[in-house]
Amino acid sequence: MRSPAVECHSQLVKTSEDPPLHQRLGAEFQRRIESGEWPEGRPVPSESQLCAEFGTSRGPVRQALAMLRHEGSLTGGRGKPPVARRTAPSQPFGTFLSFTQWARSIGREPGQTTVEVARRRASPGAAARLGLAEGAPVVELVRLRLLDDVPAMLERSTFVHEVGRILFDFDPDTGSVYEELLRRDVDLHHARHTIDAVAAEPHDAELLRVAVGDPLLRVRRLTTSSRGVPLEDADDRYLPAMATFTIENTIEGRTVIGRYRTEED
Amino acid sequence: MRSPAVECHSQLVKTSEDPPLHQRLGAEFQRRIESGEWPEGRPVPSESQLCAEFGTSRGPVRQALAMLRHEGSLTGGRGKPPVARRTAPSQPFGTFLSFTQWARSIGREPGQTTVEVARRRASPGAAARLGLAEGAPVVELVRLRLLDDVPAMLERSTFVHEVGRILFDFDPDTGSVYEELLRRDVDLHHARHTIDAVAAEPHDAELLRVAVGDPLLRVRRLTTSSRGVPLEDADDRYLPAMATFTIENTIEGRTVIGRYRTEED
DNA sequence: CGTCAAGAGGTGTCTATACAAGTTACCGTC
DNA sequence: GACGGTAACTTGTATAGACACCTCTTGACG
Repeated sequence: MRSPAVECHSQLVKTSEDPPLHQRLGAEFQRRIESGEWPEGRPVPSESQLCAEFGTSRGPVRQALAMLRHEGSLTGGRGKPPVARRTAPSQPFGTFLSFTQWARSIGREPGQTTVEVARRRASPGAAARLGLAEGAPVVELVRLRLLDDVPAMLERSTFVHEVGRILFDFDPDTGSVYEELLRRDVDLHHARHTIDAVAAEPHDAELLRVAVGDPLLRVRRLTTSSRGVPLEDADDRYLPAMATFTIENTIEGRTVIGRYRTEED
Repeated sequence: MRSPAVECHSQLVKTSEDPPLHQRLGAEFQRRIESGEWPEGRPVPSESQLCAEFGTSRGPVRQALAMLRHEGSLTGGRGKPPVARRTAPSQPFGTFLSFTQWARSIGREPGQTTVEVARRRASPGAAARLGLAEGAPVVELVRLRLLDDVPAMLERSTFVHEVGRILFDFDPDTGSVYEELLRRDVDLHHARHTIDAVAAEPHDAELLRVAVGDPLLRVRRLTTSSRGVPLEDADDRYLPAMATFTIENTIEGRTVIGRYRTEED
């Protein structure tokens, strides 16, 4: 079994044997676009040229190109050689989920002061969204999130007990809860964010240092496991002057999202 | 030429000859998932069964399945037969862009009263976003949008003159501006939406029938052509009680977006 | 000098085959 | 009855070839 290698053609990547060919090709092509080796707006080598360069058949090459095309890094069509296009990448899951990762990604220093972390019985609304019986034990975490030491967002999270109990072993003032949960192999996989606007309630106003009734950007978030089991129900209220959300979409169906610091006018 | 048909194998779809096979298969598979013919959570027929049913090779079948997998309607992996999963589909470009299409898609009757449509010189901000010289001629459209005859959103759009002049041939009270622009072959291709919250100004408050200072959900939109030329700069202000935006994302990078009517609590 | 036709080269689509790698079910053994 | 191994089936990956359709260039012709 397992004749150790073929070790002939294929000239560039082929570091180990592990990742499948079309993935290696995709990564290599993406590198070439991002590095400018394939300049933006200029046609990239044809499929047959790429086949020749890497010593493969058309299948893997087309699979890799299709991946990039789906991400919007390549355009082109029948008869026309594909053209490279640098695009603002969608914020990856972690950055979009984690305030800490987001703040760092825009070059700001995240901070937080924990208002409370408590084990209590689920409120009717949270219980319904989390799929729990009313009154089931949950862990609630309320934190004021800071951007360069300025209040930016008030976060109210409700975790199912199995996940929330991890928080008692962890000081929520020191860093990212999400990174800690992922380190503990919690299966955070899917999140649904619902965005609207609310008026600041007295408690919000006091912590965010605004007047009662001032508009806040609210993001309610339901985070679930890969099997669809709800793990967290959150209500984040942002100062509109500190953060905005963006959605970009095209007629072809590509969609990218991002969260950005509000640019001063 | 054009030997009229082959009319042998392939039993179900095959209406005409126009759309390519893998697209027909993809549409058929999607229909089966949405109709419940392939129940959610249950494994769907194997690739070889599908090949036999439609009399094709594995290529098109796999291409169709890959499409659905990318949209999140199918899960599965090596060795495991794929499993159907109904998901809230991402709103297509048109529905996300057009208030009229959106309203119809949620079963409400859209309406509008045009506050003004005017040709004037671009304001500094709009000129900068549209890439025009300050003072260049533009067309401004202000409409109050209704959902079942109730005010829901105040729309302020600024169109570059070349696009905006179409509006003078068209009564914005009668229907969708976007559908009209698309009919006129305007190349609306890409849109960037920036979401935040603002307090209602006196003019907003009067038209939307709320108090001055009440929170509104603001969506600023820059629509561009497929070559990146800005065509429209808009500022939509929603009553938070009437609409919310949702973003769903997963750790694998899939993202879908939607705009929904706020559910009553 | 403009216009149309032919050709070369490109991608899109489809078929057929082969093997690798994972999952599941079954069956014999202990 | 529990355990382990095998066999069948599934999807993932890759190759090779064929043809349709589109684009762009080139060259001949008017």
